[in-house]
Amino acid sequence: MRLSRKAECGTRALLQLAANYGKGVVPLSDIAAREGISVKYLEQLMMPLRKAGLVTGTRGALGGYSLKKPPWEIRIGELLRALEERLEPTDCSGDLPSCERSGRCKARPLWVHLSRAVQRALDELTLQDLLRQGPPVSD
Amino acid sequence: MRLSRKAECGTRALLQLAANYGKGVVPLSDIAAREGISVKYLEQLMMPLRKAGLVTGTRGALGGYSLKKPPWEIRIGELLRALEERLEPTDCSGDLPSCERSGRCKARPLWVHLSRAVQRALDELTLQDLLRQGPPVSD
DNA sequence: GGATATCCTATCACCCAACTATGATTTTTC
DNA sequence: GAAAAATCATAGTTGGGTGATAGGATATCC
Repeated sequence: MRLSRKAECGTRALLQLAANYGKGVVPLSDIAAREGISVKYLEQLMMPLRKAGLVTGTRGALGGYSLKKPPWEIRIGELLRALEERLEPTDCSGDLPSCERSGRCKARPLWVHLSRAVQRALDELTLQDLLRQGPPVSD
Repeated sequence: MRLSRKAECGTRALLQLAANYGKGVVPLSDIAAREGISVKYLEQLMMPLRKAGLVTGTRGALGGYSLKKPPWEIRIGELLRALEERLEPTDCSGDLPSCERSGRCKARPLWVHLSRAVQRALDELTLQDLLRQGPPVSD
């Protein structure tokens, strides 16, 4: 039940962009220095985020990345679904049955239940929420 | 954010034992046949479950496994924590800081929040709940 | 004693996540 | 216009963990 390092680093990178929202672009070299992640690796994380419409990159000198939407409109679930291709706990977490056993499988409802709990936990938070430290709805 | 196959198969195996609770032991060969999992693999799943005090194995002919506690007293979180050594989404999900960045890390509260959501989702269900099909608190 | 089952340890094989490397393209500065 | 700075794209490598098998030791029933 581990989150990939891709998801972890991608989130941290986006938080850096969020902290700079409205103040221009941030080059990956800055984020790399602050977070201790290689530029090359960051580039790979930005690709799916760009395709998901969460960030825009401006090329050339003085270029960099910036959020495409304000931090309070970007849900954590949104960015993690872009970074983590398989966010569900198992293959049997979806609404429609996936394996031939699903009819009589007593465990399937559990995977669905767990998956929903995760989605809910991630979608109730935005980047903005994390910026002002401490999860707002922390039990 | 995938659950290991170990956790998945282990849960299905325990559900078989739960279905037979109070009616004697179940040999792994039975579970193997019903769930399509090899006996040798099941053996490995039973080891941590036994150490966690969830099942007992009786050796010899007519032997097999049985639950050590009634199904309504075994929480899913309990068994998954036994099967999955690292159930937390990241290394930074615990209450005490793990990495040197944790002080200023804006992402850390997120991992804690997510971890708690998962634990809660798993601990609010018992094997018994799964036996009578359909998660009880499925929003 | 033979059959059946759990218990225990070792080992293999493979997949994939985590990077690194290389290069192309675009834009700004001087 | 050249050099530098940055994103964009893809290919390749490698280590570790997971899934699974193998073989045997131990215990129990008939």
